[in-house]
Amino acid sequence: MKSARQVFIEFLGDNGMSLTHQRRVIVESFLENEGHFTAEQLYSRVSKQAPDIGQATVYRTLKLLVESGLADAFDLGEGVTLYEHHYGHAHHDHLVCAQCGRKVEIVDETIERRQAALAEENGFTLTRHRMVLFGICPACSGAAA
Amino acid sequence: MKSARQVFIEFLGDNGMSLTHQRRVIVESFLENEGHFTAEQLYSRVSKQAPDIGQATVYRTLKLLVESGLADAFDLGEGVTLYEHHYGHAHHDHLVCAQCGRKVEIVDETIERRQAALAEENGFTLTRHRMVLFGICPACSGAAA
DNA sequence: TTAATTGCAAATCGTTTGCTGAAAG
DNA sequence: CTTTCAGCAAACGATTTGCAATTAA
Repeated sequence: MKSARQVFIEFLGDNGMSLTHQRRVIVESFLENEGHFTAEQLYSRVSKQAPDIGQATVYRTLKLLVESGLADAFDLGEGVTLYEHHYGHAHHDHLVCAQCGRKVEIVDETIERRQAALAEENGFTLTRHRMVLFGICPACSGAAA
Repeated sequence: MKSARQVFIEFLGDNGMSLTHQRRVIVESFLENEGHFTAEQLYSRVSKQAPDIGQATVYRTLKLLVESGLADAFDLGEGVTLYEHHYGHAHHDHLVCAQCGRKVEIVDETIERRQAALAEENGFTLTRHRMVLFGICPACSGAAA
């Protein structure tokens, strides 16, 4: 399997784009941090290593990361978009603590199958889905609210 | 069962709010139109009947409609929030055509059960969930794209 | 070279808010 | 009367964009 860096570089090449210093820094920062984060968070991490990289560049590169398949964006609703590693990661949905924001990745074959069936029953060709479960995590429900 | 209007009026009363002319117009416009719509769409419908109602008032009233239980808001992602009738309507999720935007309401007991189970397996107390399936509807896939 | 890219600041877009005059109870 | 509203326009926050200067190839 190709390395993530390799994938990104090929993606750039295939699209006549260049590997700039900024993109290198941003991609490295992205690859170093697993987990879920916002564009702002990535920007602030990048800023520490390279203060002159502007946030527009971070946004632009984040888009390239998604297009190249390295990253995945998911909309939590209420204007919050989170990014996570995608390359080499299996599909999953999220369970989010409504109180502390903790995120757990979940997958359920039964649900996936029923989703496909529901779409089909309505004559739709399913292209993608978004499912987020909100609840209170053990830590938050244990602590006296 | 109380009428939707009754519910709204009681909601206002219980919260020391008044039933203004504007609120009356907006609620009526809301009740007349089933289906999914954005805040902007409601505003434009209201504007036709009462041009001097401002959009801030529509936004504010829409929020009251949700709080009172008459309306339900759901986030389609990409910054799109849709509203629909909620009072007297059962829970459902949505199947959306990625091409023409057509929306079909869906429910699946199996999925609902699995969602609860998944939350429980992780020690979470499920409070709500959001599920949207995107696909191509029969009309759109039939027509030569 | 020469097209691609950056940083900056200004522009979006949907939604919210502060303020002041105006209705509701 | 006294409180809650409405309208307006300015404020927002996340993201995008135009542009002139800068780099990659």
